[in-house]
Amino acid sequence: MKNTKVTSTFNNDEAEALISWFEASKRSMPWRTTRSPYWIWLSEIMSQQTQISTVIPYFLRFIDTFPNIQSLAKASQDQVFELWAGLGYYRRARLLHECAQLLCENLQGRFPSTRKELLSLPGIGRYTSAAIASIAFNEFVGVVDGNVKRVLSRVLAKDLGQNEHEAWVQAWMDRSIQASDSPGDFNEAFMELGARVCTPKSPSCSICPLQKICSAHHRGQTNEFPTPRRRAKVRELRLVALVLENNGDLLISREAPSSLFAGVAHVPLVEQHTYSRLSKELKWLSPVHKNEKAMEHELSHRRLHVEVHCQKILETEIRELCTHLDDSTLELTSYERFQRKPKTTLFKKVWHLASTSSKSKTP
DNA sequence: AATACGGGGAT
DNA sequence: ATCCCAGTATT
Repeated sequence: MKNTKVTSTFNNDEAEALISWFEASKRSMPWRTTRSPYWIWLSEIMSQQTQISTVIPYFLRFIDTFPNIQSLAKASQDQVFELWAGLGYYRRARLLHECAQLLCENLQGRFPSTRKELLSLPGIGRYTSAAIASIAFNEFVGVVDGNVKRVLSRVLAKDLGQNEHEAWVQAWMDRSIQASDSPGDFNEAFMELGARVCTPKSPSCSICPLQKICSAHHRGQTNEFPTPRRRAKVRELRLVALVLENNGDLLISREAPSSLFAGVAHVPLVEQHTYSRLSKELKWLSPVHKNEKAMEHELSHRRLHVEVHCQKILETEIRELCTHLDDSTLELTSYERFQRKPKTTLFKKVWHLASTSSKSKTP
């Protein structure tokens, strides 16, 4: 009789057990020393689809450079991208910057305090709005992230991994969070449990504060929940990276095929068929030859085959290239300057390959 | 309801 | 290798 009861929602004892565990064993995170909406917001955006250990160094550099939302709003997009380079999902950085500017122009740099209002801001969706509202503003609204779905799937022995269960999980969390005194702690505790105890593989059920009420554990079925979601198919993309040098300067661009890298500076990247057309239209551009340096780069949804083409180029040729590529973002930057900047991981690999050529003269 | 969008940690 | 991470915006 107690079984069906505990599955419908958390009672005070269960919420208490979870939060006590959390208080005793939570990891230290820079943003856990504050309830500043700015800090919480930044940490949540950076943490989207990104493990906490990866986020921390980026967060510290960011907060050091932009200690408040006004300084972020005033920064150039380039400065923001530089601090984001390497973290991935670069659209997050653009939307973060837009959001900062929007709040500074319209609301004196203040965050709205309700989930509903937060949800309307750029880059802030269902999860992030609930996280900020609960942690920074004490609103009793549950978060639904990958951890919550996994933990709850196991506790209820119910398949909750699919998209259509999102609303159901949200409702369960919104109900259960009422059993807690602190919605922010409740949400963080749930996620922390998923990250540290109720892990995707080999969960540590023996130390789990929810062991007693966990249906999957009782049935010995922790590995059956949640059922894996189907994976995006990985498509191939064949690219040529143009490492073009003029008088010691390097040609860079902010465009890339398939909205890759969301405007972060790169050497020009063009699809192979585009390059073939280009090398016919532009006599000075040599065709890709067999022994061109090549590399591979994996994204979650793409396998990139990249040939790295190094060549010296004249200024008149750069103007031709702009026209034929229809790329108005091309510009020359000194090697010195660019070498030191943070780069996307793909760019680091391209750069390394270009620099270590036996015949190339680029350092 | 699907798909696009990075990069890396963990096993 | 494979899975998946404190998801969001856009088809």
